[in-house]
Amino acid sequence: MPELPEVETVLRGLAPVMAGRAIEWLECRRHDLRFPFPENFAARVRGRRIVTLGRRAKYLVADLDGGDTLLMHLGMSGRFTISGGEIGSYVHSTGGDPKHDHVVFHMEDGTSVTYNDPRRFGFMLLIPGAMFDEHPLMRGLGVEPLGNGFHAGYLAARATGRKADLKAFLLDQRIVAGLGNIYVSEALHRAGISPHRVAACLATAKGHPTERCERLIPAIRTVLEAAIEAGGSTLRDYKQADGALGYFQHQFLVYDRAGEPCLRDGCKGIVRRTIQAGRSTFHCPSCQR
DNA sequence: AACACCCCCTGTCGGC
DNA sequence: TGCCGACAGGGGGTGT
Repeated sequence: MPELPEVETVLRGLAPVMAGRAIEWLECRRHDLRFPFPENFAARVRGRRIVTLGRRAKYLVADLDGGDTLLMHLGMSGRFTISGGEIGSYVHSTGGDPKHDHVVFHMEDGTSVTYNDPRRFGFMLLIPGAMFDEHPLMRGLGVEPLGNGFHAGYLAARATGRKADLKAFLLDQRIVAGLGNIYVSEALHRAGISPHRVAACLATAKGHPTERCERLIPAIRTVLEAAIEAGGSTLRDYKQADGALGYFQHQFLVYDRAGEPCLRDGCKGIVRRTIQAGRSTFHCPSCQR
């Protein structure tokens, strides 16, 4: 379930049991996910305290005492479940087949946090202290879409001369870090811009923001904020209905709505599904220009 | 540099 | 009922 709002939701769920707490021991049940786990992963994490738990783009970032940083990515299907302890008794994530429970953090207070990931596109890495910003996965990341660095001037400057579709441009984590397939479609719909335009349409010949660009910024911000507010989106997980599941999927205006009416007030368009960069795009040809 | 593809992996769903 | 292809929230790697 992981674009920025989902990762942010996971972060907020995990912080109460992990931030400031020591990992008594780590149970690692296979040698790799998308990448091999760090060498001696369990031994290197055992007994370390998580000084801060944060998020960068779609990554969870756990700073451990002693300087190392544990970087975690959920891929497409990664999930955390809290169990045991006071909080675990009422906070749950989506669960999932136990055969895909790959990592368990046993916290000092008896709580355990289990990472489940059927497709194994997620990963965990340990980055030595002080190397974090220079790490190849972090170095090229673009600005946070909810941060101060994300504004029309920035986006226009990056879009200047770019011939890629707007959809692909916004999915590129080197430009904006955290958007994914759902929220790009939703944001472009809210801004009334076609995903098939070239990215350069965000900038004038002189590199200044166009009116479209000015509209896109708040559309991205508001859709992400609304999604975080709703606890993210939960797809294909309806079985385990419990308080921790997001419900933003009920507010989708275009995503996964091919053939259905556009939900913009007064628009009579029908949502279309197209393929861009090998992935589904949903948009309304009538009100997105 | 920028872009277009392909790939990783498992599960689910619709059509035949 | 069973089989098979298409598709699913991500992103790294390669070749042009």
